[in-house]
Amino acid sequence: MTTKQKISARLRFSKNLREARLRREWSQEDLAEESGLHRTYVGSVERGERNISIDNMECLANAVGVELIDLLK
Amino acid sequence: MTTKQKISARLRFSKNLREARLRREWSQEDLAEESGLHRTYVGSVERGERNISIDNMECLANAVGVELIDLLK
DNA sequence: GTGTGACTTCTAGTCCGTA
DNA sequence: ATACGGACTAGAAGTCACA
Repeated sequence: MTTKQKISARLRFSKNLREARLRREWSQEDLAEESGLHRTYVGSVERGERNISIDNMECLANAVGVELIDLLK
Repeated sequence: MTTKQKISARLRFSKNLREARLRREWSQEDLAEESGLHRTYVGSVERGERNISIDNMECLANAVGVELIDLLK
């Protein structure tokens, strides 16, 4: 089976999330509190290390006040 | 824990995925083979039952020939 | 304030079957 | 062709101590 697993979406998401957070001048800790997720988890997501699920993507998008779609561009 | 978990993105994705698949006149089995995921899993994703990860979202979007963003509208 | 490794818990994801 | 169930394995979720 040719599982040509791509992770470009993951990297785009992580990059855009960090940018959106910095635009708000929030620390990772701020975003963690706002989203209800853990500080170190948010950090690892921003570094593109985590294969995040759609529910948590939506959760972070809501927290940072950006449409989920825009975090994937 | 006030995890006001939203799952609207998940439901949009599942609906759009099914529509995109049917537009191609593919069975779930076809999509499963094309994406490298399991047949029963694709079915449960289309039913909105699964909290799918971003890598597999991208994988399915590629398989069905649609931009990931468009599956979230 | 952020990065990292290690860790446990929980669910994503597979595979078998039946309807 | 699809839904659904049970049992299983891989891997995401979530936390922590320390740098």
